[in-house]
Amino acid sequence: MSSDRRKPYPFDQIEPKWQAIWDERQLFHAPNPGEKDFDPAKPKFYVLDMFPYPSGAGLHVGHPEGYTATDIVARYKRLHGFNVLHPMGWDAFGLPAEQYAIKTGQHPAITTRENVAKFKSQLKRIGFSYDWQREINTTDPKYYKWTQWIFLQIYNSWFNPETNRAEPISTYRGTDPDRVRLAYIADVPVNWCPELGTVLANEEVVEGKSEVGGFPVVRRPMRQWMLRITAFTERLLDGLDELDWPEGIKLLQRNWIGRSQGAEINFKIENVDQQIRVFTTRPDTLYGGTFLVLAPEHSLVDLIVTEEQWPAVREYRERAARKSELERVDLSKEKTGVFTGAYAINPATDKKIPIWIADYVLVGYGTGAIGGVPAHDERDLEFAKKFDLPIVVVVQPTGDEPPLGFIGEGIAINSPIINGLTSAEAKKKITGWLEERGSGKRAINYKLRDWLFSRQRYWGEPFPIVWENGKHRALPEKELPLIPPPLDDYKPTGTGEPPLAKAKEWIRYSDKTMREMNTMPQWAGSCWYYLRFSDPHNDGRFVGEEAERYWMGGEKPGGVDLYVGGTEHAVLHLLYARFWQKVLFDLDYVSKPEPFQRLVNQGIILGEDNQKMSKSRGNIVNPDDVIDQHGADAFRCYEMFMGPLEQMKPWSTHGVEGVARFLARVWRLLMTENQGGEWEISNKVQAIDATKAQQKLLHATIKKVTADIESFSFNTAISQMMIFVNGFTNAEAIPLSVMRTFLVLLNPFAPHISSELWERLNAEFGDAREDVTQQSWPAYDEQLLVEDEVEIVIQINGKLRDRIKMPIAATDEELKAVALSDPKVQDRIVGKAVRKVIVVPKKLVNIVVT
RNA sequence: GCCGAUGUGGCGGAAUGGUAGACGCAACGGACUUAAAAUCCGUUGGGCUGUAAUUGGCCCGUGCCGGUUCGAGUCCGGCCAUCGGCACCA
Repeated sequence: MSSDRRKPYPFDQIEPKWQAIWDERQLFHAPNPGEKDFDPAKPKFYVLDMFPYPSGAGLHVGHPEGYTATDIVARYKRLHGFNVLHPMGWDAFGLPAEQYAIKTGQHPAITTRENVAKFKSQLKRIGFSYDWQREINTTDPKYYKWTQWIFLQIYNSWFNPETNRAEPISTYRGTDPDRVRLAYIADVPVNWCPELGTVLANEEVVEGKSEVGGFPVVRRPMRQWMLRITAFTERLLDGLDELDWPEGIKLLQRNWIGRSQGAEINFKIENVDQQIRVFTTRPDTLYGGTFLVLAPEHSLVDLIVTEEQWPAVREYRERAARKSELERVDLSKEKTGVFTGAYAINPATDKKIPIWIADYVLVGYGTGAIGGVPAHDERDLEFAKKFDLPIVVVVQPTGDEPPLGFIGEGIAINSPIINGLTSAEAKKKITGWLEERGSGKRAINYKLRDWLFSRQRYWGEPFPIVWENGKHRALPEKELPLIPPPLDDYKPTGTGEPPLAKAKEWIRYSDKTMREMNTMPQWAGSCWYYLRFSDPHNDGRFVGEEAERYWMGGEKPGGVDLYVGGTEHAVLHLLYARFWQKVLFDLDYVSKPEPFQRLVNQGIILGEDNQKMSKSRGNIVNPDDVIDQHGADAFRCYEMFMGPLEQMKPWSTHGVEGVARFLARVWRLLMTENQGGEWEISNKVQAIDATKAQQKLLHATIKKVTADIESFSFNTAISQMMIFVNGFTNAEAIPLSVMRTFLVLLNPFAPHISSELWERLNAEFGDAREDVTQQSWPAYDEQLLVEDEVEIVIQINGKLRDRIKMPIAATDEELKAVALSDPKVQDRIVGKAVRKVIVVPKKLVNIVVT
C-alpha cells in the first residue's frame, strides 16, 4: 500500500476505467435516422450546451455547471428510453488566438488545436456523455464552408414585405437588387480604436474604451457588410411568446429590439423646400412643440443653416465628431447645442419654431430629428432652460403632480383640436388629423439596428464575395470553403484596412476582380452550430434534410428541446441565431421557425471569497485540482448540490468535501476493505426483501429524484439521495434490489461510481444484467408511500401548540374532537370562546379563540 | 434614471398559503485509536426559564413598514439593500 493519503474510495481508478469503456463502446453515440442501430420507436430529445470558446486558460468551474446539468438530463432521458442528441463542439474563431499569433507568430489554427485538445481532455475527465462522433469546430474548413454557404443564401435573398418572408433575390422585381439584399454594404459608423489600429465590435467597447487595453474608441464611418435583421423585428418579437424561456431573457430581447409606437410628423422649413421628419411616441404633445432639434450629422443641416450661424454649427459638428464615445457619455449630463438660424412651422400651431442641432439627438434612432416639447420631456426641458426656449404646457396630469415637466399620460390642454381628450385618445385623433393633411402618419420605431457583420480581422471566416468595378458578387458555391491565406504578420494595418489586405496574391481573384478582405464576426459560427450537430459530417449539404427534421422535430416551434448556458448570451447570440434560423426557415432549408424551445440559464459561480473569479483576485478554482482530490463524480455532484442552477453562488472547498463524503458512504454501504486492503462486496448486501420502511424510503427517493430532475432542482435531488444513504448507514442487512434501483437513480449524477458498483454487484451475485446506463428509470409505487398514522399539528390562533399522532383515516370531526380535548389546548383555552375550528385533513387543526 | 432578479441560522441552502431552517458545511462534545487522520454517535436560530438530573416550558425570529387570511418566508401595497441589463431611444 502506498504511503500517501488513502482515497476514501478508489475514484482515481474507476473514473478513467469507465471513461475508457464508454469511449470504446461508444455508448453515447446517437445514430441518425437510417443509420445502423437507429431505433425509430423511441422519441427524440435534443439537449444542448452553449459550446465554449477554447481559451488557453483551460476549463473553468463555471463551464461544467451547465454541462453537468445537461448531462444529468441527457443520461436521465436515455434511461427513460429517448434517443438523446447531446453534442459538444468548439466556437474557436476569436480574438485571443489572433492576438497570440500577433505576439508569437504562431498560426491561430495551431493555438486553437492545442486549446481544443486541452478542453476536450478536461471535459472527458468529468465523464460527460457527449456523442464525440459529432464534435464540430467552427474553424474547421469543413464547417465554415457551410457558414460561408449560409452567408451566400442570406446574400442571395431579400425580405418581401408582402409575404413577410425572406425570398430568393430572383423573386425581386425592382431595378436594383443590391438595395434589398439581406446582406448589403453600407457606410456606417464603426468603433475605431486609434491606439490599437483596429475596428472593434460593440461588445468589445466598454464605456467608451476598448475592452483590451482601455484605449479610447471613436466613431468613424466605414464601408461595412450589414445583415438586414431589422426586417425580422416583428417576427423576432412574436416568436418569443411561444418559447419556454425565462421571462427575464425574453424581456431583455424585447428591450433590445425596443419597439415603440408613435407617429412621424413632417415639419415644413421656412424658405427651404424641404421637410424635416420627426419621430415621436407622443403626437398628443404636438401643440407643446416649441423647437426642433437635429442630430449634428443630420443630412439636412447643410441645407438649412444660415450664413450667420454656419461657423458655430460647423465648429459644433466637428467637435461632436471628434468626441470619443467616452466623452459623449461623460458630457451627457450637460446639454449642448447650436442654433442653425433656420425655422420650421409647427403643423398644429402654424407657428415658427427655431431649428437647433444637439448631440443629445442621435442619428441612429428614429429620423435623427426630434420635436422639442420641453413641458413634457426631461431632456427637452433641460435644453430649453439652458438656451432659453419657450415652454408650453399641453398635458394636464390627472393626479396632483405639477404639469410642467410631467412626462406621464393625462388630459390634453392648450391643444385646440384635442382638448379634453386623454393622451391615448389624443394620440389617435391628432395622428389622423395629420394624416389627412399629409403632414404625418402612424409609425413604429425600433432600437434594433441592422447587424454590422464584417470585422477587420484575420481569424474569422472570409466572405465568399468578390469585387469588380466597385460591384460585389457571390463566389460560386463550388469554390467553398474559401480558406484564409497564411500570413507572416497578423498585425492590424493601422489604417482600418483588414489584415487580409497583406496577402497580395490571395486577394487578387482575377485580372479585374479582388476578393473581399473583411472576415465574419465570431457570432457567425454559433448562429447555426446547433443545426450542424444533427448531421456534422455531411459534405453535400449544411445538414441532411431527414436528420434536421428528426432532431429538430417536435410539436413546438423550437427544435432544440433544452438549451443551457449563461445569461451573457441573452441578447446577441440568441437573437442572431433566431434570425438565421428564420431566414433558413423561409428559404425552406430547415423545418422550424425557432432554434431553441426551452432555455435555462445557469448562474455564475463566484470564488470562495464571494467575488467574481478572476486571475487578479487569485480566487480561481481549477476543475482539474478538484477532480484530482475528490474525483469527477464528487465534482459533478458538488456543482449541482451548491444550490439552484440559475442562481449565483460561491464555491466552497468544504462543500466539495461534504459531497465527496456522501459518495464515499455510498461506496462503503456496498463495499468493505479486506485484510489485504482490497475492496470487496460487503456481506451485509444480501438478496433479501426490503423492510416496509426501506421500501418507503426507496420509493420516496425515486419520487423526489424524478420530480427534481424534471424541475431542474438537482440540489434537492442530491439531498434526498443523502437521506436515503443515511437511512441505511447502520442497517444490519442491505437488500440488493433496493441498492440496484438506487444506483440507477444515482447514475445521472455520479455515473462512474454507480457504474462500478453496478458491475461489482453483478459479478458478486452472478447476475448477467447489462451496464447501469442500459437500465430503465424506475417507477415509484404511491401505495408504498402511504402511512398508517400521520402527525397532526394543533394550532391555537395559528400558533403551534401540540402535535399528535392520528390514524390516516381519521375524519375531520374526530380530528377536531381530539384537538379540543388535548390537555395543552385545554390549558390554553379555559375561559375563552372557541370561534372556529379549521381542519386540514392529514395535516393540522387550528383552533380560533378570542 | 428605467427595467429585471435576489434578500431565510456562523456559511451554501430547504419549505403545493398549514410544524421555518430539510440536506450539506463549519463549530462543539463523545466513541474508536498509543496518537492523529478517517469513520461512527450526539448537540447546534436567538433570548428567557424550569429541575438534583432527565423529558421540559415560554417568548422572539425568513431585509424594513403595513395589509389580506383562521394561518404569510410564501399573496398584495409601500420602502431599503445587493446583483445584473439598458442607458439622452424622442
